[in-house]
Amino acid sequence: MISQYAQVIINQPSIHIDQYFDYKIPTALLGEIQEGQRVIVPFGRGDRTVDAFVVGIKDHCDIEDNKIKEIIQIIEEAPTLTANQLKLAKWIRDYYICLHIEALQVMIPGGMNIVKKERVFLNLARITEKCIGKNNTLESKVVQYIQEQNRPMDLDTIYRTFPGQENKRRIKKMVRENYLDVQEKFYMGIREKEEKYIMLSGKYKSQEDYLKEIKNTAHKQREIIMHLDHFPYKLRDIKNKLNISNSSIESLLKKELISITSKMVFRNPYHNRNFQNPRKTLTGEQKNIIEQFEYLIKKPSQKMLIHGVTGSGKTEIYLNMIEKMLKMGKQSILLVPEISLTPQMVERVIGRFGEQVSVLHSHLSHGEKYDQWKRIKAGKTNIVVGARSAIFAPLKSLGLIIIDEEHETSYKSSNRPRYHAKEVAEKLCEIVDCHLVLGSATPSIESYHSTENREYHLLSLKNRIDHIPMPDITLVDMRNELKEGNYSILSKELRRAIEQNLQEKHQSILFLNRRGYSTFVSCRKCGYVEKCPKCDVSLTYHQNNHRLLCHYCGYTKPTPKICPCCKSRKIRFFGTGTQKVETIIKKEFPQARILRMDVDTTRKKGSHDQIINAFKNQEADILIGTQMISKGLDFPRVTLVGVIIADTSLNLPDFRAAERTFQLTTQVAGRAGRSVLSGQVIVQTYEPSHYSLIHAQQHDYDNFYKEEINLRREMQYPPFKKLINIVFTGEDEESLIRKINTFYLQLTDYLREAGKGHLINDIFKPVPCSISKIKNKYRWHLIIKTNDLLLFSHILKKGYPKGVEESNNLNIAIDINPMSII
DNA sequence: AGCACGCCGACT
DNA sequence: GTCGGCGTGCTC
Repeated sequence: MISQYAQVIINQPSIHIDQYFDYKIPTALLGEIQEGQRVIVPFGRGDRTVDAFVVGIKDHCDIEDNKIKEIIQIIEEAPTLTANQLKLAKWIRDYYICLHIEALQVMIPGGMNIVKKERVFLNLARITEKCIGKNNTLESKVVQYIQEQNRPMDLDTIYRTFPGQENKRRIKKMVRENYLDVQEKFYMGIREKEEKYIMLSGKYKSQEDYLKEIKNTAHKQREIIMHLDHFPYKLRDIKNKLNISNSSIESLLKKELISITSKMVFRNPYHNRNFQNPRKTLTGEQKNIIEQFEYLIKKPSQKMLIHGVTGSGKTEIYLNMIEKMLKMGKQSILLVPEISLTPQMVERVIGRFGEQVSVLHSHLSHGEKYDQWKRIKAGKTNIVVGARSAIFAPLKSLGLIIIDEEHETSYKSSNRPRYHAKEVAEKLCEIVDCHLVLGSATPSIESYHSTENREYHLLSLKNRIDHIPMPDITLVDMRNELKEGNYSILSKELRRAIEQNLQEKHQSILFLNRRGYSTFVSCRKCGYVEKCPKCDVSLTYHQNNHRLLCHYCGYTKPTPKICPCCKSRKIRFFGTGTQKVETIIKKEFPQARILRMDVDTTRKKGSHDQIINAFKNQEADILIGTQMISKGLDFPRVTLVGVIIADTSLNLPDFRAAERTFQLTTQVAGRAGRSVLSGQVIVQTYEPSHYSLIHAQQHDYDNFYKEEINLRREMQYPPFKKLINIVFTGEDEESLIRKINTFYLQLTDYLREAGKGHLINDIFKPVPCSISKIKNKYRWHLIIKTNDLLLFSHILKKGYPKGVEESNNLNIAIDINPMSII
């Protein structure tokens, strides 16, 4: 009999144990252990039990026989992860430089982690023998406490009852010396939800016969029986209705008069919602794209980019593609930027495919997520709609991944692993041989570039549905307004347009990428600016509570009436946020009904939908909002979109600033004139000649792209070179600077020694981040701009440079292909 | 990370 | 001689 060994990854996120550990598969489990399963193994000197992922199985292992241990137990029969997912996890680990366990953990929904419960029992024989429990020591108190509770206690509860390091150590010692026995139990953090049902046991035929067995004084029991029947009712309903306790139920059970059964329930976030989305006739352009799609997917693993102007019917194309896949017996994943911002997409997919659709996103509870995941895993779903992490949905025969609004930054994770769903999707397509479709009205420069080098097929939709014309976009030079003595945030033109729209009873959207009232507060006399004491940003004035607020850490303080610096009364508010826009619009158009949508008005659950629905039902004339109103929303009666200041995103110190501005302007303009009513867009700016605005005005992606790609080539920014952003954060700025400089020097030294000296110029010297402090933590970064991403990630992965490690007061974030370098 | 081991000083 | 505090190093 040959032995088999399992390669496992211990579920403990630490760099020191980020490696494979080999365990012998015990004879009892031979043939049972599979890749992707979670198991329990003894680990470390004390053989403490931990859970681990089996990532490989082999017949031989190089570890000495006396060192090797055996797997204790399997947690779940069915492997949690598939072989393909394990492959993908390895790629994520290497590409994004994270721990192997982090790459595995990101593939399963939160709440599915394994929890270890340690139940404590008193070993009374040993306790009396050694006379513990008599004196007033901690040991005796613990014994007394457990005795008083009169039930097995969780070790954790005992630690919490007797807090402190010292106590913990002594309790551990009691366990080690067998005064306390510990029974370990592993279980999943989330369980299937069960609903209990109650019915008559079937012992008798008529209710009277049942009642004969119950004393006349047991009113509650009699009442219960009278409400029951020979088919099941929900126990919870009966309990609530009759206001009964468990004891009456228990006595009835004892007499075998009732029976209780339980049924697994599926926590469906979309239950009793009925969406309808009948199939639409395709336009010529749409048909053409579907035909190209059908042709292309005959070949292995094709990648396509649909560049379709806003309102050109990309969703209908996605639905058709998914349908084609279903006919071929293949499943699809449809990624959307953020479910809560694109409820219409989910409705349309469910409306078309109904029960076959699963929805996965971060607003689901752990239980809901787990149920959706299980349904997908069981093969009950053929379509998964979801945000970024839905790319890891465990579909068995994946044929197509669609990424809608592929340029959106929310596809990039800001936690480890800092993956981008598009890059993961590309890798996944390679692994499972499926197809990838990206869609956007404003494709990212990188994606569009890959259509030029034929990596992606470009599919274009140049016209809106029903040939609704693109809205007219006017750029208003706010410098002229100033010259003409108009100091208002509204230009004459925008004011006139709003007024006219109000008269015609059409709706308007006003967009501004800043929340709050004023963006900074300053003294006109001495120039003092109110800044956050914990962050390197100015405080925003909020009108509702008349306080200053930090948008990064939430710090807040009352607005000063006199300057804290020079004691003058010349404190003034500068800059404009959505609150100020709201106030001004209210003043200038008192008859208008106004809604405001930003982080401050959508904090409550459901308020998001509420605002959108109110506006859709024409309960308001004007919607004022930030980014969150710019995407995916379809309001047919909106004919005017006003951008209060387009320059906000333009002046960010980031190489993607122009791209962002073009995207944002185009997307927000796309909210106008989506029906027979034609639309008008007014963009206010201090820089009307900027190419991103000019091309947005002319709905001219191609020329924007040409101009932008030339700049990128000139500056050697992505896609021409890849970026790595390494951010050091910590409370002690001095040691932070010292460490990042050491890091830099070691990197350059390493390159020199490895004969790669010419790559030293790829590394920029460490500098403070644009926002140099957040929440009292200083931030410095080091940027690598290179053609040799693999070499650098290899160096960084090997833990090089050594000596600079994360600690309590130093955090190192390595971001491969960052979305922003601010 | 979490734990045992081992060295050292303090104290019964 | 024993206890426990903390630095070191290993975990299949």
